[in-house]
Amino acid sequence: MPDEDQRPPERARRLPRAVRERQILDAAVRVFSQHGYHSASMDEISEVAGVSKPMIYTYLGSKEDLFGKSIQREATRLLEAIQAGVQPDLPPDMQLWHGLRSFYRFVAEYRESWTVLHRQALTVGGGFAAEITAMRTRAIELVAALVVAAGTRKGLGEQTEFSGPGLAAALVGAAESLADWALDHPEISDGVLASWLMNLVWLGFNDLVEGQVWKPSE
Amino acid sequence: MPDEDQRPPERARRLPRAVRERQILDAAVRVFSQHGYHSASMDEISEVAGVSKPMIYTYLGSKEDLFGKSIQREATRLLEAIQAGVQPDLPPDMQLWHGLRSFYRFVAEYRESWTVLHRQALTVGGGFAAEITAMRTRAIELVAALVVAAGTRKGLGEQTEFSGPGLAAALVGAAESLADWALDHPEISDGVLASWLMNLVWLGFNDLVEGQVWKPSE
DNA sequence: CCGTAAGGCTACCGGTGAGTAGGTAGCCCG
DNA sequence: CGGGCTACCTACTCACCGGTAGCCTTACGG
Repeated sequence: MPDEDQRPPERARRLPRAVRERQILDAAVRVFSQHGYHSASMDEISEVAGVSKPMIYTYLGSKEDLFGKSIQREATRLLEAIQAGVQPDLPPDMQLWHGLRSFYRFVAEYRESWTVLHRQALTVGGGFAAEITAMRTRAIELVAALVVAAGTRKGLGEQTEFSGPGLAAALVGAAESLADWALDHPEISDGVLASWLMNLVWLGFNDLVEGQVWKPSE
Repeated sequence: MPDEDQRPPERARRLPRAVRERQILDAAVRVFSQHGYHSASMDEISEVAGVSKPMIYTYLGSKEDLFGKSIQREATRLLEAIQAGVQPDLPPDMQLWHGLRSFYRFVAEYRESWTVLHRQALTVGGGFAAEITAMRTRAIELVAALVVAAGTRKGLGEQTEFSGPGLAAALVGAAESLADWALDHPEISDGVLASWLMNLVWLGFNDLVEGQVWKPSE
């Protein structure tokens, strides 16, 4: 029985607003992550979303609004994914370990979310860059707290309070960079990635705490 | 000497082409580093350079050309600055140490060069992103070579050849992230920054080589 | 002092893409 | 069955900005 009911473009489905908004946001994240904010056009987003352009404006507002809402949704996802994996009553190294694993699991699963957060969000002048930077700063401070906690545990409070923030910034950067690297090496599991970082950084940090230092020879 | 005439708008200086090109490139790097590629307008660049827009087109070509030449000049500067500080016959850790110091010295001195290379160059779809990524990959491979060299020196060739590239990616990311952090903390010297990284990463790596590993407790 | 080339400018064009006006089609309820 | 509301679209406007045509101005060699 062939399709007697002709429906030329398969459109006119009249979905509820919430569904459309999700579709539009999905499309926006995908297109923004591929082309970046400026090169992404509302026309392409509307096409990918399977929706006409005015819909985007009536539902989500201007291009900047849309980008902001995309960022916000993905950032929330990332934060929730990490928080879901971490238990705050564990020792610092175990917290870091679990946080890292959750992070790498998230990046592998939501590549586009990660791309748009990490690479594209900074390219828009104005509030978003600030917002993202603030979020990253919070992450660094969190890690710094772990580092300082581990340091004071071992009685080296003052030293780690001086270098802690810098070390935390370095560690976060290392984690991000390794995440990018891992995108091209999907065969490496999140556990391996996290353990690499732990071994690199945490062992070195432990040595530091125990008074061992590297210094230029001669 | 009666040429004490009035020169109303201070213009019409008729400088040689090479000088103008330098002025334009300087202005381009500054504007690109502030606004990014897309948001930067040729009008603003021409204004900052103290030159009219057609000059840019006759001397340096299109906007994309201009961006490419800016990137190229700054990349060359960075590479030369690092190569000037490194001696290839030293042991791996000392090479890394000197490379890092040169890098942080460069970033402190040429903030805008660093910004445009690190943050903005990726935002242009096409050849530049590839070029920059390639350059970064070269840096990672260089570091990976150092890491593997240090590993085989101690008889751990196979292990480091597996994890070396990932570790190098992490280390490069850590260095970059710490560079960004250092922009907000100019009181920290390049020596301190480099030694933080060396202590974090190199000590940890040493431990690894010597068979010590971190692993999740319980 | 004239020719010519190089330095330099003002004033415009045209494409692109964000944002909108105004209309149509399906659904619900009296 | 009709009024009205919501989902949804086509087709447009308009500003901005990359790029250029064409002209003026100074330096200098002969």
